[in-house]
Formats: sequence, structure tokens, C-alpha cells
Amino acid sequence: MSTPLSKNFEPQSVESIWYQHWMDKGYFNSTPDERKPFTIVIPPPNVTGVLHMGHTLNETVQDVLVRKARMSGFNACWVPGSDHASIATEAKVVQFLEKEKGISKQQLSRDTFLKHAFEWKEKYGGIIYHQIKKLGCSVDWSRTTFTMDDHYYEAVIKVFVDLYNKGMIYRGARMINWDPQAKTALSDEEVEYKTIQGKLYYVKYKVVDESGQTTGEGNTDNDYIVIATQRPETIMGDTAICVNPNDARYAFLKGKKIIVPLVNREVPVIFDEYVDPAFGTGALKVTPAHDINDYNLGLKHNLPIVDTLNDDGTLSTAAKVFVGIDRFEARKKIIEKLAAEGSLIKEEVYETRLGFSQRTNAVVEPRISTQWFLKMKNLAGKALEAVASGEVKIHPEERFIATYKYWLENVKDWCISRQLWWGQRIPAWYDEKGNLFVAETKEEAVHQWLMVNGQPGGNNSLQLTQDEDVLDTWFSSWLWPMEVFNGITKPGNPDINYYYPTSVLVTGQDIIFFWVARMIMAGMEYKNVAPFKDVYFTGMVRDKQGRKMSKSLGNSPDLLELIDRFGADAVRFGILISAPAGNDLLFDDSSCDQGRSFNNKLWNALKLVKMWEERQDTSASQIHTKNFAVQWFENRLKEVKTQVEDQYQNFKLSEALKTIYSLIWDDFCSWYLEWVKPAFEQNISHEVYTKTIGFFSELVALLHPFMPFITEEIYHQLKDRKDGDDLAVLQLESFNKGQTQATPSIDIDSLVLGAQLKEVITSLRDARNKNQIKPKEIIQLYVQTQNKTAYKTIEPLLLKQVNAATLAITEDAVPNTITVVVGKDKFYIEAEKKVDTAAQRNQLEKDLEHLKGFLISVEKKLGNERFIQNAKAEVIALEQKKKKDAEEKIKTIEESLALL
RNA sequence: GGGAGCAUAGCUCAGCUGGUUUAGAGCAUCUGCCUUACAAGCAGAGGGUCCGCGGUUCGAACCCGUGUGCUCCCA
Repeated sequence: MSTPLSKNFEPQSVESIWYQHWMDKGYFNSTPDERKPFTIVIPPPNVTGVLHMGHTLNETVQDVLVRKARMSGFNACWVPGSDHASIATEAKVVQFLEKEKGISKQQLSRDTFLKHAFEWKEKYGGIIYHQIKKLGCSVDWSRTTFTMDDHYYEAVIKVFVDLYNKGMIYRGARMINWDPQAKTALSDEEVEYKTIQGKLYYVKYKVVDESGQTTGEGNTDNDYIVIATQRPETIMGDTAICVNPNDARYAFLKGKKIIVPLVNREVPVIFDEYVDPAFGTGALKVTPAHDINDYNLGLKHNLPIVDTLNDDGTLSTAAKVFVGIDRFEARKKIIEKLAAEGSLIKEEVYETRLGFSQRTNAVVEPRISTQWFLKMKNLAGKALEAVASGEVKIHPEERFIATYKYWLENVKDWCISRQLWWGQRIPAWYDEKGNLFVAETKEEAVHQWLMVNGQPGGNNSLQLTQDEDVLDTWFSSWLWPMEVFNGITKPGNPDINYYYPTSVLVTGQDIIFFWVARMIMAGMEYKNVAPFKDVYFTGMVRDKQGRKMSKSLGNSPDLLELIDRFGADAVRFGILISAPAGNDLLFDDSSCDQGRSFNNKLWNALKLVKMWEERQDTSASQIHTKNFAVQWFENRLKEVKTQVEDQYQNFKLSEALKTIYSLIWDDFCSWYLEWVKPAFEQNISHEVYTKTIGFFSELVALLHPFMPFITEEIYHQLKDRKDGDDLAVLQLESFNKGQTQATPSIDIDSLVLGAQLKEVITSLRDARNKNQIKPKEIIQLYVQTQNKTAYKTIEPLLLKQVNAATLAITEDAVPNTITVVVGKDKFYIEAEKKVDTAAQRNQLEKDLEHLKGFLISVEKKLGNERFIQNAKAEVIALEQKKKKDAEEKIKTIEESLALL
């Protein structure tokens, strides 16, 4: 006999042991074989980050799917890894170096900085892997990939060069989003818009005629016009004033010039219907260098561009005033100055949307800059087609297909260069004249140069300098499902051929454009096959009050601490139980509490069953009486398994978990175990014991994908298992093997009788309760029924469950008893306590009223000629049966009432 | 401003192609039990104008229209 079981389940003591065991056995490692593959690539978290609750949900969902597939005969492969996250990581490293070592990035060479960054990554980058282990994720650690691994780096460069050679990548000056804190360009997707309260400043601009003379004599209206702006600090970059050609108020401006305040630059008036006469004063200052709309206007009207900002957000020398002062500080100073000059007419509070950098939270500046871009039109078309044709299925479908399509149909070219060091450096080299050579290596670039220019004359060695910029992180992550299997660097290798396309992608809906759509693009471009068949979007994890979880609010629980408190299984349960696909979920510790209680329930059921191990009776006498419980549960188990299978197919994981939870707690613990439980110090039949161990094993197997640790532990506690007989790799017959399988034969009669037994027990217990019969008091029971054989089968169970000594069949009412009507059957409870007829009458009348109301509604339906004409035959038959049943029940109750 | 989604018990949600009951579950609440697996438990119970209005239909939580409120995405 093993050591006695602890009072409650202690997750800490078993979790690490089982995880180590699974690893030692190599259960999570996968190599191609003759089985069907089931592949998932983890959405690589930021290497320096920690897992938040959103990750926890995603990882748990993936583990459930992978474990389920592994138990269903698939060759399951889940690839872990992490992302170098260029902006976020570089920002952290810079901050670290400044704070801890007092070194600024400017002091360091590129190589030294990268050395520091890699050191930092080694030191802090392991936390997420540790967390993934603690959570119990069955990933193949031998396949761990980092987006800056050598082969991965090579793949990114290869793809860049390839797309460049295909003419899909180009370099040019465009208006981009600039992050003045990280001092880098951003893609459109990296800008988050927030509504904030700003101000609209009304500023006077002087009007002059062609000769530069003021038009009026004094304070006449035509001396100046008033322009409303939110950004007075960009006034120095104004190169035109624009009004609507249909705006009569400004018709007088034709042929006039405007003097820009502060810098006294003379600029033209342009007329364009773009301007909304109703907004502000109807006159717009045009600053092509610092606003995307102004930029487009500038292109159309051929305006010069005056860039008044430096890359750190301070005013440049081109601004002429307040040079070197930060943009927001400059705004204040400019307002003061304009006010002092009398040019500021008024200020107005104004709500506006401002772009913020997703990573640094700095206010983004639209800015013209020379960057690298990827043409998206072709790629987007293919990605659109992959979803439209059903090659990729999105779950939940309705909600995301429209967004996906809209984005792809309207996508602009992708700015892929970043002014950072941490990332894949753009493989472009420039010669002294600025000619460009794109190649995978410098040698190759030199070779290209020589092909064009011939050998350099004399002793001049050839000077080629590499582009300083790195690539957007997402330009590497979009290759993830391919390059984790070396699909780009070694195309056609056995792994990529076997594992690609992957089975499911599980991720948050917030990165549908950043990542999901782009992975589909890359997959279509390089494999001509989408990288996954299904995409499962999880919702956003919010706190109890529905707020986003964020560091600043401090409402995001620490995963390791949660696991410490509740155990990994309970945390997995807690996050999954209330996470319907695609819906946001409100996470609260209490759901982990529920998970912990469930652990305990399982544990206590184990303790109960273990007590029987030594108390088996091999003689046949006991078997018969307990047979119905076994028969019923066997069928109930089959029924629920098919239900769960169906829920898996539809990605309804939280429902599947609920179904299993209720099967174990209610059907198994509350009913089945109570039914087969021997009386105090009595033995249990060997057959029933063996069956029970079997059922329990099947239950923990069913639950294992959701709660791997406790189920593995119980599986082994139940019985000595052979080496290698572990739940993690148990093959379940009833789970399908990737094909549809006939539903197992279920004995409906047992299920019906079981349901009836439950109903009778509940009703009788209720009657005991309402009549205040003490739980310990033993009662005598009589039943008046048409179905005597059924009661023979269930009699022993019934007696035990309602604490009755006898069940007698009777043809007539039994006087001085409590009457309980269950369906068409009447029960009479004989107890010591005097019968309270008033209470009984009350109860029966209540039931009667309900039934009569119900009958009326059914009769109304059946009395409707059009219903009879139009409804399907089955529906009519059903209504007639409902009517008959109701009438019989009413009769039964009325009879009972008459006798009271 | 454009688009999408949601609204069912105190809370979180199920409710599939309209008909299985005048709507279900979990949590919370109330009542009674320390019954030798479990008080982190057991046995019961109560609780709903299915957001308002209109329509389609023999029949609507479900389909259509409209109003209101909330959420998300895009500009």
C-alpha cells in the first residue's frame, strides 16, 4: 500500500515531478513519422517579457488542443519560442544601461550595444520559458526558436533580398509615423489612437497683395484671416493656406498672399474642396512636413516642404524660432508669444484623436523620411483569397472576417525599416556615390558592385557601407510557421514537408493585422499554402470590472504567484472556464478558487475509492444490487464523451470543460459514487470496484488536456501502471483519430431510468426537507405506479438515497402519509412526524397550477387549425404527447388533493 | 464619420437550421445538515417583461425593421 493520501490535493508537490517525468520520457518531442501531424506554433512572446493573463489563456488553449491531439493518435508538435521585439527590447536595454551602468546608447558602438543586448536577453529572457513550463505546456523544447537565431536571421535576410529582387521592396521618402522617443519610424499598425482633450487655437495670419503690401488701411476684416489650429508649434512649417473654393467668405483671397506669423514667410493661398468650411474658421494652414493630409495637399499643389522638427521631437533650425526646444514646450512658448503679439484671438477646448507609439507611448509625429517599404497589394490579394476560399477558417468566423477583409482591401505599403540596432540589419550596401546594392552578404554586394563598375582603378579599395537600419519585428515574425521548421533556409527539408501547414493558430484578436494576416501573406508567397488551417481568436482578458489588464493599473495578476497559490491546474481551469471563443473574459481569482475546489473534489473522490481497495468482496452476492449504477454510468460516460468530442470540433473549449466538470462532480461524485458506496464498514463487490477504477481512469483521461497534473497523479494513484502507461500519451479509443467515427452505442433506456431515479430521489428529499423530517430519520416508502419492474431495478439505490427502510408497491393511497407526485407516480412517505396537510396541499396546488397553465398553452396550439395544417407531423405528435402527459399528471395530483 | 459585434437570473454566460415543456448552467443568495471522501463539503430552494417598440409566422429569446445602451476595429 502506498503512502496515505493527504487531506487535500497539494499541487506544488506533484506538478514539477510530473513535468520532469514527461520531459524525461520525451513525450513532447516530435519527429516526423507515419502518423498524421498536429502542429501548433506558439505565438512567440517578447523574449524579455513576462506572461500576462492573455498569454496564459492562449497557452492553455493551445496545450488543451495539443494534448487532446496527442491522446487521439496524432503526432503532436508544439513549437515554443520567443520574439526579439526590436523596439520594446531595445528601449528596455537602453533604459537598463542608462540606469544601472550609466551608459548612454550614443556612447556605444553598434557591436558593443548588441553585445550588451544579448547579455541582457540571456539574463532576463528565460522567464517566459519558465512560466510556460510551470503552466504545464507540452511544448517540444528541442525545437525552441528565437527570431534572432542564426538560421532565422538568415531567413529574414533571404526573404528581404528575394522580395527586393522581385520588385516588391523599395526605398523612398514618404510620410511615415515617427516615434520621437525611440527615434524610429513605425508602421501604421504600431500607432494607437486615443481620444484626448486638446485645444484649438485661433491665430491671425496677415493678408498681403502681390506687392507685399497689407490690403487694408487699418483694422478692416480683409487685413488678416483667422486660422484654427491644434498644433501652433508647426506654424513655422506652413507653406500655404487653403480654403474651400466655394467659400464666399474667402473669395477675396484670390491672388493674395499670406504672411506666416513668427517667421514672416510669404505663402500662397490655395483653393481645394478638401477643406471643410464648417470646421474652425474654414481656413486651413498647410504644413506638408507634419501632417499626412497636408502632405497630400502639398503633393497636389506642388508646395515646398519645411521640416521643422528634429528626430527627437525638438524644433529644428528650419523652425527658426525656439530651435532645440521640445515640441510641447515650444507650443506653450509660441502661444505666449502669439498672445503677446496680439495674434492669438481665442482658445477653444477641443476633443481630438492623437496617435501614440504602441511601444513607447510617445506622441507620434507624422514625418517625411526615407524608409524601406514593402508593396502590399499583391500579397494582400493572396491572403484575402486564402480566407475567402475557406483554406483558412477563422473562429469565431462572423466577427473577424469582415475586419480582416476590410484591412486587406485597404492596406497601404508597409514601412519595414526601423532606426534601431536590435534586429535584422537591412542587407543593403551603399557605395561612396550612394548607389545601392541589396544582397545577402557583403561579399555578394561587392560582387554586384564589380559587375556594374568593373575593378576599382588604382589602389583604391572599394568602400561599401551597410544600411544602418534594422527590419520591423513583424517582418521576421511573419515567417514564423515556416522558419521554425527551417522552411525558408532549407526549403523542402523533411520537417517543413511534414509539419507545414500547421493545424491551428491560437492568438489574440489584437494582432490580426500585425501578424495573422501577414503570416498568411508570407505563407502564400513562399509555400503557396496558407500556414494554418484554423485560426482561433481568444478574447481579451480583462479584470473583474471589465478594465483592460495593464501594468499601470496594476490589475494584472502575476502568473507564477497565481500558480503558487492555486496550482497550475486550478489556474488553467480558472482562465478557461469563462472564456468563450472570441469573447473578452473578465478574469477574477475566484475562478481559480473554483478550480482548486475541483481539484479537491477529485482528490477526495480518489480517497474514497482508495478506501475500497482493501475492502473488496469477491463473492457474487453484492454484484446484482449495484448493477444499475454501473450500467447507468457506463452509458452516461459514453453520452458525454460524444458531446465533448463535438465541442472540441467546434472549438468550444470552455463548454467542453464545463461538461466534463459537471460529469465528474454531479454524475460521478454526487450520484454514481453515492450509489455504489458500501454502507459503513461493508465491503464492495470486486466487479463494481474494478468498474469504478475504470470509470475514474476514463474521467481523468477526459479531463487531462485541461488539467494535466492532477489527472496524471490520480491516474497513477488509482492503480499501479506499467512503465510508460502515462495519461500524457494515453491513446483514447473513444476520441476520434482525425476522422469521424460512429457514435458509440448508447443504451437510452438506462439513461432514461437513471434520470427518473434522480428525479424521484430529488423530489423525495425535497419533501423530507419541506416537511422537516430530520436527515437521520428513517422513513417507510410506498409507491403507486404502472411501472413496477423499473422500481425493482432501482429500489436499493432509491432506499439508500432517501434514507428509507422499505419500498412497498401499493394500489391505493396510504393514509396519514406525505404524498409526493413524481410524473405519473405517487409516493407516500410514512414518518414519525405528524403530517402537515396544509403545507402539502399548498405544494400540490402550486404544481397543479403550473401544469394547468402549461396544458392550456398546449391545447391552444392543438386547437389552432392552422397549426395542424402547417406544422410538421413530429411536432404535432409531440404536442399531443405533451398534452396527454400533462393531463395524466393533473389527474394524479387532483386525486392526491382529494384525499387530503 | 465608416464598419462589426453585443444586450437572457444579482454576476459570468449557454440556448445549433423558429416548435422538448410559461427559458438553462456555473458562481453568488436563502434554508437545513460538522452523514466516517470532501464544510474548499452535502441535501434542497428561491430568483427572469429573454433591452423597448413594431413586423413576418399557425408558432419568436431565435428571423426582419426600428429605437436605446454598451464594446471593438478603421479614418
